[in-house]
Amino acid sequence: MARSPSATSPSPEPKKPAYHHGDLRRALLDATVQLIEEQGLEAVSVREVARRTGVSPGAPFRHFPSRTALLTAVAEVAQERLVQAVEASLRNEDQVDPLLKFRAIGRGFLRWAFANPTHFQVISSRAVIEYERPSLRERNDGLRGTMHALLTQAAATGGLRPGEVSRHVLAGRALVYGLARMHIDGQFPSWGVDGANALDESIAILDQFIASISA
Amino acid sequence: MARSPSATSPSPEPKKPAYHHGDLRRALLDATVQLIEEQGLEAVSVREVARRTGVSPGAPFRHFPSRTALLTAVAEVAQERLVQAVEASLRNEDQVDPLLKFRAIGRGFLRWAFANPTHFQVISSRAVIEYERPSLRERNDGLRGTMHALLTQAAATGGLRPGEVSRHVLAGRALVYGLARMHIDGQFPSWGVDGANALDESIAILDQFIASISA
DNA sequence: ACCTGAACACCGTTCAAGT
DNA sequence: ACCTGAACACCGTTCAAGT
Repeated sequence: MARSPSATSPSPEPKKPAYHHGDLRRALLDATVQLIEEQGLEAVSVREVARRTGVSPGAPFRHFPSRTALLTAVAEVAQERLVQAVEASLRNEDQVDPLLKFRAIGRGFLRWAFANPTHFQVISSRAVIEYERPSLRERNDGLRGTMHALLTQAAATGGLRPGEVSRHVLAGRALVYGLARMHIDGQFPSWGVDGANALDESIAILDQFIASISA
Repeated sequence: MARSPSATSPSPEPKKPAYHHGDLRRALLDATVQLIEEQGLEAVSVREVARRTGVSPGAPFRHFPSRTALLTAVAEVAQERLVQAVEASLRNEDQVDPLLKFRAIGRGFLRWAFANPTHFQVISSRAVIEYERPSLRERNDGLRGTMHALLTQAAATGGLRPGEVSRHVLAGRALVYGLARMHIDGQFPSWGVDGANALDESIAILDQFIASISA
């Protein structure tokens, strides 16, 4: 299982530092993601990540002040991907009906969360993201603004049922968040939905919700 | 900090075992709940629980085979309380309209979850409840059946918007679950809702959802 | 029958010392 | 500037030995 990378380096010049070097930070991040994917969030230990990256137990602390900070960094990467997936889903919606665009956002969220359960778990596990990076904040606020604008537009053209627009927005968000969490918490089976159908069923539920708030 | 309980027992007969004795299991459960309430779920260690109960590090393992099993036991107690709170909320609803009864279930869920965030967190943290106790299963299924029956009744009397009843049920459940999780995950502030108003706002969102699915 | 206390193999984190 | 490796104070879990 153990390899000695120095066995095949005859040149005595600067050749020895082969891989633990330039971008240890990224290597640590990659190893963490892989470890989460293999064994789950709880299995992540700084020492194991260091081991997989081939560095000493203390090395990661040069790049992340704590285990939590390491996971926060992973969560930021994941959240960025989620937002991008949602934005892409919105762009790919060719309908102009604002409610259908709103639905495309929700569908994008659900698809990404179900396709990347471990990443979604990291994102939504509290106390892991403690300080909010402004860039992410901005992006998130942007998406929220888009959702609000879409429903406001729907309301203006008489396509939305009565009620506070911001509450409709939050209901939609809570609905998809709840569905995604129920999935990673393994709750669908006890609600009569086979795990394999969970995504399709969730999308159907979202669609029915959209239909419900349509005038 | 340390106490010696044997100092004040002159009788040589069965009097010495003063407190770590009869129901250590319950004492451990209580100490765990208290620890969670004080320091959060992550701070729970078997050793600390043992320390607080005044027993040796290995003692808890006579009653719970693992740390996870200990937390599972706590989760079961919490889930039982949640179900009871929801059932009480339903009983206290004096309206006969099935949709209002359905709403009372959701409100009961929200109120309990917001009033007992740490307990709710334990319940909804995956991999903590691994084996399902039949009694809880039954109760949960019972509640699900009640929700389904209420919406079926509403549909029969023409009070429900078109759509699959079971999907309306699941939407309602996912909505309140999502709202409760957003709360304990601290997400309301970034959605423009002050933490102090989170419960009232959540109830308002639920009410609006109920109104949306009303015919 | 139930608990103690030592033991084992881990962990997060720090910090001098090395290159 | 970045990493090593020893050290410290924890942890979950096991198990002989005590009562």
